[in-house]
Amino acid sequence: MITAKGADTRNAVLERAIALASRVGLGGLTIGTLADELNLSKSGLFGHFKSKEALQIQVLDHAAARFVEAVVRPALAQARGEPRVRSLFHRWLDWARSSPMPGGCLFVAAATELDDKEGPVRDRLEQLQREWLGVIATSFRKGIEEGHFPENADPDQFAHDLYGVMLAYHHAHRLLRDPKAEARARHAFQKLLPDR
Amino acid sequence: MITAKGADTRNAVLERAIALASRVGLGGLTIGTLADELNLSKSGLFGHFKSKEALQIQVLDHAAARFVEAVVRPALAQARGEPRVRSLFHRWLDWARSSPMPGGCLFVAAATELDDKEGPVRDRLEQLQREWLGVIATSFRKGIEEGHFPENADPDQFAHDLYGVMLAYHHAHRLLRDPKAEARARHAFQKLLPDR
DNA sequence: GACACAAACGAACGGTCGTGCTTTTTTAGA
DNA sequence: TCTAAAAAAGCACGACCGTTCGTTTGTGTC
Repeated sequence: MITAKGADTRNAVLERAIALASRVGLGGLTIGTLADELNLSKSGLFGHFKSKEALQIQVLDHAAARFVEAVVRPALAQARGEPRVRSLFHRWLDWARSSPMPGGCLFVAAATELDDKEGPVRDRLEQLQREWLGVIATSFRKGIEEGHFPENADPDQFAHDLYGVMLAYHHAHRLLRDPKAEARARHAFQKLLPDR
Repeated sequence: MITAKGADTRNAVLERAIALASRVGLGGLTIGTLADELNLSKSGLFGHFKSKEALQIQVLDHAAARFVEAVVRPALAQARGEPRVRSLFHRWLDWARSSPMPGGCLFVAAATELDDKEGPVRDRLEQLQREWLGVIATSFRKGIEEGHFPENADPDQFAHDLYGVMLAYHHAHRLLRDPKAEARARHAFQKLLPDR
C-alpha cells in the first residue's frame, strides 16, 4: 500500500531539511530539530529514512532536482551559446538567494564540509558537482560551435573559472556582507566571457 | 608566576587544533578528540582555555599568525608591484597544501561554516578575512603606482577575483580531486593579471 | 625544606545526538 | 464497515558533547 500522505510528509521534511542544512550544513542537520520544526516526533520522522546518512543523501538529491528546475531547465529556453551561458550564470546567482536557501547555496556549504570525509554522502555530492560543471562546459562548448566564443577556448577551464566567480560571490555576500558582492560577481563574469 | 610549560602545551594544542579544524571545521573541533591526540585529559586541556569559544578564536588567531609568516612576510621580500602580487598568490596556494593543514585551508572551511552564525568567532574570522583582502588590494594598488597594472584597474575587484581563483582551486582540488586543479588556478591567475 | 601556584588529572553533571523497540493512530481499499 | 498496512508517537538506550569540581603532581621562590 502506497499512501499519498507518506510521500507528502517525506517531501515536506526534505524541503525543510534543505533550508536548515543551508544554514547549519549537512552534518549540522539534526533529526530532533527537524522534527520539532515540522511538529513531528523524532521517531516518526526517522521512520521515513532508515538512517541519517540516507536522509542527507536524499536532501542532496532533492536540492539537485530543485536546482535543475530553477536554473538548468529555464536556461534551456534561451538560445544556445552565449545567451544560454549568461542565463545559467544569472539564475545560478538567484538560486543562492532564493527563499528555500536562507543560508546560501547548500552545495557550497556541503562542498567544504564534506571534502575531507569519506562515504556515500561525499560521493553523491562529488558526482552532482561534476554533472553541474559538465553542464556549464557543454553549454560553453556549444557557444564555441555557434561562433560566440573563440575556437581555442577551454570549456572545462571556463566552467572551473565560473565556479570561482560564484564562490567569491558567496564569500563576499555571506561572510563579509559586502553590498557590492553581486556587482563584483557580474563584473567578474563579464571579464570571463571571452570576446570572439 | 608564568611557566614555560604552560605556554608550550597551549601552543601544541593550538597547532593540533589547526590541523584538526582544517578537516572537521571549527565547530567539529572536539575537546575530547583534541585531548586524546595530545595524550591530555579533557579537563587538563580545557583549563588552558576558559571555553570552547575562546579556543576557537585562539585557533583562528594562531592560524592567522602562521599565515602571515608563511605567506605575507616572505612576499614582502619581493619587489613591490607585480612580483609581490605573484608571490602572494603562489605562496597562498602552497599554504593550502602545507603540512599543518591536512584538510585544506582552515579559513576556507571556516568561512562557509560560520557565515550564517552570529557571535565573536564569526566576527573574528570576518575581520581576518577583511585584513587579508586588504593586503591583496594594497599590493595590487602599489602595482598600479609602479606602472605594472593599468591606472583604471580596481584593486578591490582584483582582490575579490583572486579570492575566487583560490576558492575554485580549493573546490577542484579537495572535493573533485582534480589533478589539473593547480594548473587551472595558475592559468586563471595569469588571465586575472591585467596587461599594462 | 616550606610555601604558593600552575598544570594536569579523574569522575561526574546535564544535555543532545542517532537509533532501536513497542504501541497507538491514521489511512486506503475490499 | 471492516481490515491490513502505513504513519506517527512514546520511550529508552548508549555514546559523546562542553563544562565543573575536587584532588594530585610538578615547579619555581623565599
